[in-house]
Amino acid sequence: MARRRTPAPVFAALGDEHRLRLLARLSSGPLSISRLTAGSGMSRQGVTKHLRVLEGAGLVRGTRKGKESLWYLERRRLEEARRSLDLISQQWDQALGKLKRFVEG
Amino acid sequence: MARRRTPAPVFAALGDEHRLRLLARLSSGPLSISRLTAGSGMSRQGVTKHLRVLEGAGLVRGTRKGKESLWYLERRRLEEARRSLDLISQQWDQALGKLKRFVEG
DNA sequence: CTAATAGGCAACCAGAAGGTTGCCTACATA
DNA sequence: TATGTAGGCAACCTTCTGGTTGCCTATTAG
Repeated sequence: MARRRTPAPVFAALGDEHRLRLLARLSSGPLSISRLTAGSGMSRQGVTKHLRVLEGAGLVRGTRKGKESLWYLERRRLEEARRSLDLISQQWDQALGKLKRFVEG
Repeated sequence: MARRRTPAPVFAALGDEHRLRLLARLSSGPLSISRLTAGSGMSRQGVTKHLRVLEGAGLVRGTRKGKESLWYLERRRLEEARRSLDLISQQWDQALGKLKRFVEG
């Protein structure tokens, strides 16, 4: 039975403003690193590092195209993360239900 | 116009295995710190620190009850986070739609 | 061929995270 | 009242993060 991978790394990757903004920018299409760097208020290497974090979490994927490297969104992991949150949320609802029933006797 | 708070801190708080497990344990009812510590493979202070992180993100709330401090789940923020993910996911769908239309000309 | 552009790699650095331990206070109870 | 239990606070340590810079390679354009 394949133990489910924990969603923690994906959440960790999402837990940074810069990275959220990168993802937002990528959501209107693939972009190169220098494109992403422009207006990011950060050095190219800084952007690269964040992209690698996102890549490590499986949220984006980069391919070299000529002299530039293009970065795409990767959907699967985000879906997984979303499902995880839904699940957690569901558990919490149940918990609150139990508590409420208990309190109201 | 109240600018929306970024979901990054909540995601960051969720981005740790220990904290996810704490939340899971709390989802079956409020627990004290020593209860949470037992079987956590961590010192009491370690647990406390994680709880404070979760509290900082608004995901839990603790109140002192006699000699122990009880910790409860706080739903609002998780809902917000869930909505954020849904939103992002939606944006991505649109992006993929655009890309597809473009490719298929 | 040369110059300019895009990017990789490695070193470095400051500060934050994650964890521990030691010691003190507060409550509950024999 | 004396003792055990729950927890707070602060110091400390090590590792990870987020960012920089310098320099090298590869591709493209003149």
